[in-house]
Amino acid sequence: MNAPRCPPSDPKRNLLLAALPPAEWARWQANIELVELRSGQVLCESGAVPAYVYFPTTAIVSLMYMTREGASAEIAVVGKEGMVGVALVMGGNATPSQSVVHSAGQAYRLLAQAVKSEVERGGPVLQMLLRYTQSLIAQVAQTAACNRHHSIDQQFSRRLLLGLDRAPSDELVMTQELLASLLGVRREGVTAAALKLQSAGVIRYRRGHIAVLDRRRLEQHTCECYAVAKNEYDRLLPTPSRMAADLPLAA
Amino acid sequence: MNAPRCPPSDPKRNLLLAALPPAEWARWQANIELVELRSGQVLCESGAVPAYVYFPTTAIVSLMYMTREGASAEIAVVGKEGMVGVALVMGGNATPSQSVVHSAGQAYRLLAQAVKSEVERGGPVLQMLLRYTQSLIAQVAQTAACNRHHSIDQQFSRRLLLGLDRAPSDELVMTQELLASLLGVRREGVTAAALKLQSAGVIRYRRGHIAVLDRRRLEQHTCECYAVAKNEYDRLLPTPSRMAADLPLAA
DNA sequence: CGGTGTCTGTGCGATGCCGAACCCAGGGCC
DNA sequence: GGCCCTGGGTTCGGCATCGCACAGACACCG
Repeated sequence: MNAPRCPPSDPKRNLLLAALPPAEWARWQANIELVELRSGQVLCESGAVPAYVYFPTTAIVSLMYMTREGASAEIAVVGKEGMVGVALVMGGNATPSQSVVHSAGQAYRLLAQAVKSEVERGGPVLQMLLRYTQSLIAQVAQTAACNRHHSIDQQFSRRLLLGLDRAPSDELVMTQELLASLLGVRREGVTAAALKLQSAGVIRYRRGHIAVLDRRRLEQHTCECYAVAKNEYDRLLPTPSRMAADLPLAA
Repeated sequence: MNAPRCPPSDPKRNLLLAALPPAEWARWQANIELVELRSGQVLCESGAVPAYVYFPTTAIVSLMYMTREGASAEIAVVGKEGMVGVALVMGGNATPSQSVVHSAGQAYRLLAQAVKSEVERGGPVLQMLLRYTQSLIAQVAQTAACNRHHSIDQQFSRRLLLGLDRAPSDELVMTQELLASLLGVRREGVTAAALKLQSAGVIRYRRGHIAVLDRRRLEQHTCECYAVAKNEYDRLLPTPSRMAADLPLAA
């Protein structure tokens, strides 16, 4: 849509970093580091203690659960609105979920130790990270309810919207195969859902590229789960959300 | 099994309260209050700001999500191992989930304001509450994966174990109708699952009372979701768990 | 320019769960 | 003792999703 007014590598393209108070930001700036994330890269294995916390800007990361039988399920999506590694904030360090990059791009990262000392310090930074974590809980809980009650069609639409909110453009780079593993369903189910949306003129896709043509109609096709989780994020983190809307973050 | 060595109304029957350091406990003691919770009682509506945080001892509470169409899904269970109202700890106050008592009993409660000042104070209490919250996230995430991939039979077994861990005896007081609304499935599905377990001699039930005869075999019938979530709790909160195992908490 | 692998479309049968309806029996209440 | 209500068992058709197998099609690469 509109070209970003900040350079592609501006840390403030991550909404949490952008919302840091100036004093705190000055402290972080020295420790923060830009990294390029490849598609498929695993940021943290299930049960492992991550070395870094990641603040994506253009990359998109999935928090995944795997079952014993090898089936997978995405429990949350993290992009420019969030961070990967809340377990370090919460004090548990590890978590049973696995964090995987599914959309290549950039992220800023901070050493785990730096985050922990920031948490011990308390104050506005801790408050923000906790509020983000609460919004993440809401997203996970909504996923649980959605998995139980809604159709593949609805969940497919929901997942497109989640991706769209975190993607730099209207085009998502993901195959139906990938979407199936995220939703935890068969690829054929995704194909069927995609066909319906395409023939309705809502999306258009070919070989791993999905263009969203009519976002509003996409929102009509999905269940309320998308809106509930998004509203909760907006309620908890009003500042970054306002920034996302328009003003690209005066430095 | 073994009669509790502490009186029924001892606050230390809640494992989080029991794990409080003495200094912190002294501070809480003045503000904490014992309440009787009725079955069906709603502790906090979806989106509302709760007046209290609850630490159940014998009561058991469900965190529920409702869909627009009226379907329900339990996203987590809270009993003597936890607390109701983590949103106050996280700073968001409200949450989209609704907390409902499904097993009458006692709980201790603390005014929201008291909890918030405790959170601001930081230190070991905050750390413990955050760790509990992390274990809650794990439970919710596991529920999402379980909802996606596992059969009603497995989920039914899992839910019995979750109840059993929080119940004072080997008998759960819940109808199949209630279980169905918690699992978000039809009652007939629960009936079928219960029949199988009963004919296998694992449980015995009649009119709203379910006796677990063979816990070990019940664990074999369920998916790994139960163990993963429980291990995560034990890892994050080793002290109360050790207490739950044996020593009934010297005051 | 042809080969190869990835991505997408399709067609089965099998199955697990849903939706609705109905019946039976236990147990509390009058 | 008889009533009613709640909890539990059963049935049947229907739909969504699964599991598998295969065919076309585009894209990249040599």
